[in-house]
Amino acid sequence: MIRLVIAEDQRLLRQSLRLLLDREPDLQVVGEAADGAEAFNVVTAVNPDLVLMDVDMPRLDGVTATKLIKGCLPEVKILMLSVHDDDTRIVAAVQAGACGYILKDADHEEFLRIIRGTHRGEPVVSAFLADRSARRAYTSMKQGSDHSAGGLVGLTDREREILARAAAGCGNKEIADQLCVSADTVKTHLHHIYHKLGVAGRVEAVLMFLGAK
Amino acid sequence: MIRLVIAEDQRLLRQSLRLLLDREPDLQVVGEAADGAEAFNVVTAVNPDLVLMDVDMPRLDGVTATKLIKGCLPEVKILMLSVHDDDTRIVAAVQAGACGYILKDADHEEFLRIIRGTHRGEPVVSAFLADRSARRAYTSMKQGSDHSAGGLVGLTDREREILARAAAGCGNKEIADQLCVSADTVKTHLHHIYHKLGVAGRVEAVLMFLGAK
DNA sequence: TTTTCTCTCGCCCGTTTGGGTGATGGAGGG
DNA sequence: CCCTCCATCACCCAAACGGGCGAGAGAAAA
Repeated sequence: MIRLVIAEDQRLLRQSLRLLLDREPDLQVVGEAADGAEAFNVVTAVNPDLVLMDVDMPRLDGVTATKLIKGCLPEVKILMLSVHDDDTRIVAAVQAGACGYILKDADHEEFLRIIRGTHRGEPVVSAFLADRSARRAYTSMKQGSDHSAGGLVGLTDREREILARAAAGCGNKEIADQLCVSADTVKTHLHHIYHKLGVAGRVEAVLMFLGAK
Repeated sequence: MIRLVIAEDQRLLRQSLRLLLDREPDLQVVGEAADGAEAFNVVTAVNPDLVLMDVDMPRLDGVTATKLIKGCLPEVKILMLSVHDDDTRIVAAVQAGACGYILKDADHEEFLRIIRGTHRGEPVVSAFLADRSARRAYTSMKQGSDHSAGGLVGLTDREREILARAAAGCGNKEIADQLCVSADTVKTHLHHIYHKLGVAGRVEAVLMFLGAK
């Protein structure tokens, strides 16, 4: 059973997708989100196997949401949804940790095939390789999955998890509740994070987290 | 006289560029920066006509730095420097407000030609149009320069200016000093910004600023 | 075993931020 | 002239944040 979260701002498409997916016996939609911030909250709450993430969403775009989620839950597979097959944000999303993408005008069978394939760990290619720059991003993705690397080397998993939540706009108390620890613990972790990153405060650390290539 | 700032982390290249540019009678290098954060500080301090911004820099990447700078000083022209002509970050940079780009292996004459052309307001194309997705990004750039639009509609210029500095990691006091106003004024502006954007606090506002498409 | 690392938690204190309210002066439009 | 918008500043108060300190439990490595 594949547990899914749908992050898509267009209500009609989102609900249609839910219908389509819930019809399949091996698929189960366990959450929906209408923007990137909500997607982050829902995904970190229900910890699904796979996320369908629209690239283009209000408040927080799909690429940034992907970064945040992968910072917390590296195991979650994320498939981007996009209208254009040459949407450069798809490449950015892959660099941020997305596993592949689905075109919004894709066929139903193609759609389900990609979801199941991604869940099995198969990389999604198709027209993805048509674009030269995309191919480069793809190959660099296959070897060295250093999504959480970059300027973030030296941080422990726990620290990355906390930084990702801070980058999502959460306050210390909020983070503490989500991780079921005390607010003081969160403060201590952030304290260490600032030292390791060599930054002055919260916003700078968030910048580094989001900008880490 | 074109007043330039060079933002490039490789010291050798940065200083070579300075030599090359200062040799020209109509060009004047008025500042250098070794990373994105420094670039932001230098540019907002000296207010140059044009910025040469490396895409790939530590601490804060060129694309984000471009966003921050354009948020404060929309008039500044920014030329991206990149190694690869299919660097997808160039497209992101253009969407963030960059005027064009120069390849690092470009010819000296080509280099100067692009700088002067950009300063005159000519859009830089060249191999830029080779890529299909890039062309799309380019055309969408020509019409509707909504760099500061997106989720930021409704903010005044002053508010955008302050938000950009907050997004750069500055504290309220720091912002106040930079803009020569009181810290209370900065607080009031941020207060309005939070209301207009419908966010809870600083980090969320910064997210919206950086993510605004 | 001892050391080290990580995560956890608590306390102190001062600074910063956020929220609310109110007020002034200037620019601009009706 | 009046009204609105904008930027500016002030004051209050509660909450959050940052820095520094110490310390225990557990796991892993030396």
